[in-house]
Amino acid sequence: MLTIYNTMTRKKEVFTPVHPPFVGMYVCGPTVYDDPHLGHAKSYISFDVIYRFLKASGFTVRYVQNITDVGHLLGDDGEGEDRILKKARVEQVEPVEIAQKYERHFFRDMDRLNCLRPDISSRATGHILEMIELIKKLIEKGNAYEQDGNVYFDLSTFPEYGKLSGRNVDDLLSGTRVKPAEGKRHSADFALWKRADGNHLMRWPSPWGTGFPGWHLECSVMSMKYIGETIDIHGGGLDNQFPHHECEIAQSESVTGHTFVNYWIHNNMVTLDGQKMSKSLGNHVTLEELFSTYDPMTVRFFVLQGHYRSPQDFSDEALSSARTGYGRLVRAVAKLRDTVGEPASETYPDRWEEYRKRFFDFLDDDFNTSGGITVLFDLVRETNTVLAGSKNRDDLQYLNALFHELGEGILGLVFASTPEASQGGTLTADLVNLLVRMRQEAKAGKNWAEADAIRDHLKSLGIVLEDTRDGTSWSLE
RNA sequence: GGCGGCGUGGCCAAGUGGCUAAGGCAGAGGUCUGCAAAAUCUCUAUUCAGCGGUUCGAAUCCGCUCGCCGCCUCCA
Repeated sequence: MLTIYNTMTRKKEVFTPVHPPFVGMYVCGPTVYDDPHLGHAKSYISFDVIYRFLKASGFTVRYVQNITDVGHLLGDDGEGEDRILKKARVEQVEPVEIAQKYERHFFRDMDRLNCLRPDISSRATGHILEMIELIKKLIEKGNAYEQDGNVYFDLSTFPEYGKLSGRNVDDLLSGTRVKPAEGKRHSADFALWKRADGNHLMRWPSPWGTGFPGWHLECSVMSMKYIGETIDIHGGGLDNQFPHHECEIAQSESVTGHTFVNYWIHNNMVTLDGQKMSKSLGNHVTLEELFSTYDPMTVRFFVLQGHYRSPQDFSDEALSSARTGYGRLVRAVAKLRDTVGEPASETYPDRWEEYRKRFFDFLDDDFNTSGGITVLFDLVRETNTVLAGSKNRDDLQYLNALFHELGEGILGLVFASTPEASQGGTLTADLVNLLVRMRQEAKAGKNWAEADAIRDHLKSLGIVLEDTRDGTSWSLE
């Protein structure tokens, strides 16, 4: 039975969707104004496994993720600038070019991390009409007010504001040492619609004049449009808990009159060498940069060795030990597949079913991927033992199927490499095989110096030879 | 200042009331091997930041202290 830690109640709860077996899951997506970084990796890998595991548990899941291509201001005083606009000005291009460029980069990097694409990736700019409709309803209901072409949500109409993040709306309302920005009744009131001044490039007509939507509207609108008024799971980074998700709750529940989200899931943050990663500290690392040193699967494995709700520190030491550990996993599966080929069925005799059950028990407990990985390593040991001993074909096929179902299917790791990739093309393969044969002759003649020299030379080229009872095998490092 | 979280072996990291505190990396030793590599076996925390308390029993619950981190402005 799946239990999920619900940020709203601060407890693990048994997961029950509104309309089983259907599950609606909405996850806050990226603002596409810059390259994806380490934080995106942790967040979207975490939710990818949640998505995969829900499906593996028999649910029919609709996974919706937004692409924020408008609407995030830098300042709070109404004078702030949209990040995308700022970037567009710097790069001297249309805002939509910025959004689309970084959206492509986002998907490119997520694909490398083997994150499944959401069922719906919806862009904020494609839902301006729905946002305007929502604002109209909020005004009708008295939850929002217009002021000079701006529309604000009136926080005093939603006393529950703060229930997700443990904040008190009275404190927020009374914290008025800061003078409310132009036309706001309370400084904590947040914008639903902003007037577009002269040079603002992204603008749409509305009943309140030309403008653009506020920060938090898109998630309310798109989750309700594609999932429903009460969605099962809403996810995002912990940093979105306040104010973003509080505002979503206020808007949505004020309009519908019932619970917006049943299970709130927040992933914790990432640090780099123990420090917050930020551009101003100069320690900002994009995924593209990270992938030049660490394979995307190493990164994915590393992230899954931790828990989504724990903070995670990216350091060279941690990443490279993850690489070594993951290598052991990959080698075992590669040897397995050299022997048995494609995975068989996914029903297992008791001996192997036990591993599957243990894996599911771990993931059922608030997606304990770290525990799941220990099961994989137990299977590695079994695999190597069987390969070195009985070579029982049935067992090998069950092991192969388990790696496929649990490791690849649910954790989203990639074990298989094509022969071309692992052997660097046929010419390379032919040449190496030639050298291996020459070395065999040297070994047969007990010419150890020659044999070792060939091995050492190949090693320096990144080709590793291993002598086994069945002959010599080789692989690229 | 307000809100929230974390502190487990050399490093990373599960475990959140009760069998001998998972697993990965690193390290030591053994087996295998012409030697290596790989694999495998054994060993490496009487102890879970510290101090009190609750309990028959706590790493796990409560309080305090120390240290670290996040959010409170856009951020996954």
